[in-house]
Amino acid sequence: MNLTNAWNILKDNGYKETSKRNQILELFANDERYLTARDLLDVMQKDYPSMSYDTVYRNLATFVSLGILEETELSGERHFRMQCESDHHHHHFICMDCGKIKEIPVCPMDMVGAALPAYEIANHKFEIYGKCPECK
Amino acid sequence: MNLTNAWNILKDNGYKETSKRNQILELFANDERYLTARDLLDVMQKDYPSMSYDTVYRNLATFVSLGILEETELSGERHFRMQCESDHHHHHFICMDCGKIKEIPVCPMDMVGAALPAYEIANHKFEIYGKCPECK
DNA sequence: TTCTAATTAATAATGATTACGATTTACCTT
DNA sequence: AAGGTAAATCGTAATCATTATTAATTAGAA
Repeated sequence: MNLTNAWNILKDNGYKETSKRNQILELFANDERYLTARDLLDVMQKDYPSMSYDTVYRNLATFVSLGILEETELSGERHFRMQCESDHHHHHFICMDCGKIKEIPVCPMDMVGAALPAYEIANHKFEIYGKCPECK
Repeated sequence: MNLTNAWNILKDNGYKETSKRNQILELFANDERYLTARDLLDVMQKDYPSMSYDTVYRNLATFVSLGILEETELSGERHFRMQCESDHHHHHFICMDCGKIKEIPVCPMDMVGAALPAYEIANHKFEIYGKCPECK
């Protein structure tokens, strides 16, 4: 996902182009790590000192609902990052030191679906945590 | 994990036997679902109206650190349940309706470890969410 | 029974997230 | 280009889960 794609999606869904929105998206486009709402606000307030949490959270929710950002829970806090480009379903290794992620091309559901015949599977979560080669 | 096991672990680690602790453990022993701190407090306060959050959270932390309870994050809240009896590593299907869980005997890490040679893997999370046969 | 450290109660503080009325802004229409 | 309108934002307060603090209580040992 890049800036152009993101704006196309936003425009298609009737969202207006604002400088705040654009800067939030730029931050995500230039950072492969997961960021918290506070991370965002801290950076944004350098350019927009009056930026409020409401704006941050509202836009994060919008972006996630449109598939522009993806979200996960790390140590009790919601973290966000740009949705991956990959067209195939995949999961993530997350470095607990630098926060960088690596795509894991396999999905355990391939094996598991058959083991739960009578169950209705809505979604699943698979994440690996540790240290990337650079941080090790 | 049952009450007797739990108390053995607690005693071995020098924790005292209190009626609150016992009732918390009884609640978990009789409920296979994941419970929040608030769930616990609501039930406990029927017998101990003055029960405080401090007591709930402190004991939950103790139980988790001793391996008596296991913990997961569901829709932004910490949830707890009795540690499974199973001696082999496994994961869970969680019913989003009734909260019941089912053990999934396979672990995706078997396949994945080799795909991340230079990475130091600390831990992982794999959970499946949906509806169990009864709730479907 | 008495003593002492562990445990708990009562309450306040913290931190993340959500909510809301007032104001401002993007952008459509004229 | 000016005006209108709904969306977006600000400023701030409320809410919710969780953690911290201090004083009082209690379990278990001496």
